[in-house]
Amino acid sequence: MLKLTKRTEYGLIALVHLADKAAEAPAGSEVEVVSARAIGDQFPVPKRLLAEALKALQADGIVESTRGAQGGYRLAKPASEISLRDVVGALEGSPMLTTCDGPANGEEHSCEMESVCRIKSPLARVRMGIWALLDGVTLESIASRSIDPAEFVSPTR
Amino acid sequence: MLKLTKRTEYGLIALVHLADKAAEAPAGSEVEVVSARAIGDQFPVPKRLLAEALKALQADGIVESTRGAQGGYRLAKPASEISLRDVVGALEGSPMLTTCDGPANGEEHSCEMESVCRIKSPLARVRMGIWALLDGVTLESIASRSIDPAEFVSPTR
DNA sequence: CGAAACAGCACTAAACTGGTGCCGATTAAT
DNA sequence: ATTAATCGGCACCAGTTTAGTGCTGTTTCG
Repeated sequence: MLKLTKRTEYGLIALVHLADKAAEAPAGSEVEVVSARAIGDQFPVPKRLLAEALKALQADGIVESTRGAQGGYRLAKPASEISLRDVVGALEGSPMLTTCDGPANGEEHSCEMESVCRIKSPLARVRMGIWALLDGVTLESIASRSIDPAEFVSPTR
Repeated sequence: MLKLTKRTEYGLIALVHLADKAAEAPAGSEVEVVSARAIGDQFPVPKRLLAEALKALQADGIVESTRGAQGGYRLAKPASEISLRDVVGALEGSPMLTTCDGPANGEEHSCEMESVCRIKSPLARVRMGIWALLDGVTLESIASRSIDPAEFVSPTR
């Protein structure tokens, strides 16, 4: 299925919120951290899963966390430098389109059909196209209400 | 998960094979049908699932079938007029990216957050981008060994 | 008629998803 | 120092999806 998981959905919601916080902070000042609870209180989503998503985002260096009371999360990078590709990669891994569409690197698992298989390479290209698409959408562009349609012109050159 | 199912994988393999048959047929002549068994014999895939995929493709008018002995399948349209979007749509439906990313049409299920949700519209755009990407890849381009990289420039205008 | 081949339904086992529980580690505030 | 807030990690459960198979019916060629 060409579908994103709830984890990703919740993670994105949280990230947009954090991007807002970062944007409204006075220039040069430290951005305040926001707790998972605080974010969860603002949206009708299972707070626990939202927290899970934030943990995953932290593990991938997309947000940074402060532990302890008054702790919380904030973006680890400017929103303009966080792409949907990063987010999706952190929250659902970097799956192939099919088991056949393996990594370009040699061996690993690769397809048992190898020589017979004609769809591997085309699918690999499609996968790269999708990632390039996701790569072109930044958190900043999602957070800002007005979206520049130009982002959706594929950057595959 | 941003992944295609096996059904789709097998369907694609079958379609490439059928596209080959169509291509090698003398111009103007009827294209011979190929049975699911015959296709399955050439690839190390569960023949039954491959047959399932072909049935689904038939239901969606992508291939046409001849029943009875000596029956089989052939492309219902020229390979150049069958896009990956058609194929994926036939074999996995047309899912949204998230439950939030609903159809543009009013109501249906739409998201419970509605007003609060900031990611719906951006995700809808991404979804359209992906479909546009798939739309730009034809079965013909997959079947032919040399692939024109230009197909991967998004057709979103 | 009989065999080949598509068509439809139903079923199982494994994997994945959504969601939750529990507890430990860390830190600010009192 | 104690407490409470908060992140972090592990593990669990139920529902859905996916992969794969079985069976039966129907159509058509020979």
